[in-house]
Amino acid sequence: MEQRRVTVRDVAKLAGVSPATASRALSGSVPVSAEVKRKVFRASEELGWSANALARALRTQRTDTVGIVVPAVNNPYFMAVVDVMEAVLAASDRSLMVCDSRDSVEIEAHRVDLLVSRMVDGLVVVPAGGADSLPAIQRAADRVPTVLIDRWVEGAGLDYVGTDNAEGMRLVVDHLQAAGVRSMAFVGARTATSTATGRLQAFRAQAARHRLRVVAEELGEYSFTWGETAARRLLDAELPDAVVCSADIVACGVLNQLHQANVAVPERVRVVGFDDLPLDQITYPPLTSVRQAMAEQAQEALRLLDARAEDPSRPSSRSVLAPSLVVRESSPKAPRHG
Amino acid sequence: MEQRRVTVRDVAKLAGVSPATASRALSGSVPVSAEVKRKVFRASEELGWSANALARALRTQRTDTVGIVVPAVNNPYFMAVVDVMEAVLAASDRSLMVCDSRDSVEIEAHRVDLLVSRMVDGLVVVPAGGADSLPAIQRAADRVPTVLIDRWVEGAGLDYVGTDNAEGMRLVVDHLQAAGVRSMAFVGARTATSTATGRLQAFRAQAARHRLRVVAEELGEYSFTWGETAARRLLDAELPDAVVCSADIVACGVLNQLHQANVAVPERVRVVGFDDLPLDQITYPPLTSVRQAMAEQAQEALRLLDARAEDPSRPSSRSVLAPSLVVRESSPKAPRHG
DNA sequence: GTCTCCTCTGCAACCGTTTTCACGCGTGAC
DNA sequence: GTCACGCGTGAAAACGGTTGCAGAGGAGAC
Repeated sequence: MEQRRVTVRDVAKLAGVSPATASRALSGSVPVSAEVKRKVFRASEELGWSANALARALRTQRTDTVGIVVPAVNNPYFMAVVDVMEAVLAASDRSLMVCDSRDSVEIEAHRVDLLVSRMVDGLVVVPAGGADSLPAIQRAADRVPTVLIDRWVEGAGLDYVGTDNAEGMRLVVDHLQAAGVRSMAFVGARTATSTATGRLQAFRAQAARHRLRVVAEELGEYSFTWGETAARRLLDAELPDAVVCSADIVACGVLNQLHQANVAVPERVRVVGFDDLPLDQITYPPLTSVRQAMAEQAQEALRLLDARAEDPSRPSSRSVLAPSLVVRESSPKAPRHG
Repeated sequence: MEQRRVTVRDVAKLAGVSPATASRALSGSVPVSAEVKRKVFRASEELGWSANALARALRTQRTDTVGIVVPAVNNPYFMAVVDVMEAVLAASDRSLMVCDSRDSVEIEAHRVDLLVSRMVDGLVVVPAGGADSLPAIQRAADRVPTVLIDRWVEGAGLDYVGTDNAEGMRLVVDHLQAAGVRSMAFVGARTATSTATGRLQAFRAQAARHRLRVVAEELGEYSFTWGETAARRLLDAELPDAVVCSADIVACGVLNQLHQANVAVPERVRVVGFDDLPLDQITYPPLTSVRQAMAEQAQEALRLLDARAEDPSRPSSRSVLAPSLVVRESSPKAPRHG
């Protein structure tokens, strides 16, 4: 280990040309004679040269890398976001630098700064907080193309791509209503994220539209445990025909608690989640959920980054993609008393 | 957006000193007069300067970053590895660059090269393949400190840190035997990874030691679906007292299939997994599993990287950490016919 | 034969830091 | 008064690539 790195100068010397020519031959950006190209490649091969990405980036001012900051990589949902983003970038030979803000606005700010100082070509952020996430992100945004994903933050003139939560909730409630549900409970999170509030409000609107009774709105946090707790509360008070959850992880807790209380799902209560995690297929019973168009979101995020790189002064845009409902056994199509 | 980046020269000019002095004041590496330090900081503040990490790294030859390559970030187990590695690095103010090899040796090689060209200070790899993963990794290893984690590869003179699979399997079988189990089946993966083969062999050894009957060894892949398939096969043939799974995700499939076939777990069959994913607490019933010392592994991996950076010629070392058994309802302590 | 044009090559500067080296200056020892 | 020393500072080189510019040389037009 620890031999001196071999540089383009070494290659050039061995090939008997100038570093400039060697560089041109290797990158292929500018035509060089066949003879020279052959010699340079041979030399490069022989020495085992490979370009130093940092030096190159410093000179060219591009890293072919975008950065992403998510509140928690170990959250299956954000993990999916990262995964699909990576796949989309790989298609255009770019790579992804992943950072975790651990749900803290301060750490988030550090991570954003870090990525900017690393000269990423673009930045994708799922903001950990609401307005308090903004300063750091906006500061980054006037150095590098930046797009918010999943969570919207009020007042930012930032590009955004996310899911139409209202439409998702409409699909859920339409589905439940068609299945003969008369009363519902909502189990969600108290957090101030746009997704949490958006889903709650859409739920209320749809319940009202269909004149369905809402027996409870349980607001806590996005966790399995909270789902369990909320389910216990519902059991103690009044059990509705259906429980609508604002996230799958919460729905899992609800399912589990109902199961333990010997409440039949879906016969007695229907349960619906949101996000359509891989997890949903392995719950018992498998969970009906709202699927977001993940790949399309990633694609769109990248498109927005590239568009802004092209024209930094273009107006900010907000892309909202339609989700779809994935019906599984926890809330089948068939009417309740059918 | 897109103002010219502010450099240390700009700061220096504004503060009325040379770039060298500005750099020294800002980094604090070398004493400067209080007066100068004040002026430089004021100037830096005013201009909103922040160091370009690439330029710095190019000069100092350190990035304060380690790279990690895993076969699939969307696999909860590897995700946990990444997560804990990030946490450990953060403690010493370093960061992690994550790459996904998508279970392909070719992509893995690319990712490894990429990280090396980015001048990471260290490299952590969960090899996607067996011996065929080796060339790229070994090439990397003589440029930068490298450690394999989780999966061992024969013949590499590489540092390694992982879990004692034999000990884990001993815990499992001892536990089952103590609970009165007489016959077992093994559901695992056919892959040539050290973890897969290690667990299978340990299973056989432990079964022999306790003179327990092995009704079947079902080898497929690490997936939920495979767990379901294997369980169906067991149901069609002979159902043992316990099913030992080589990974939790497989155990989930088994549980699900047994549930659907109305086989009582743990009363009729006990099920045990391996890895102790967060997932295990939300299965029904919650899954008994072998917990690996993740945090300690990450810590140890980092220690090995640092040690090798210190002394590149030190002999390679192999750290194997003891796992522990987490007993849950899918396989309780109480004897079977108690 | 001269002029123009075109292709390929080399020199040197550049990206933004850090660091080596040398120097100026003040202090204290002798 | 000289010398050694320590401290803070600046000029310039370095990290490892790419690229603007200019020049060399050959081909083709007249």
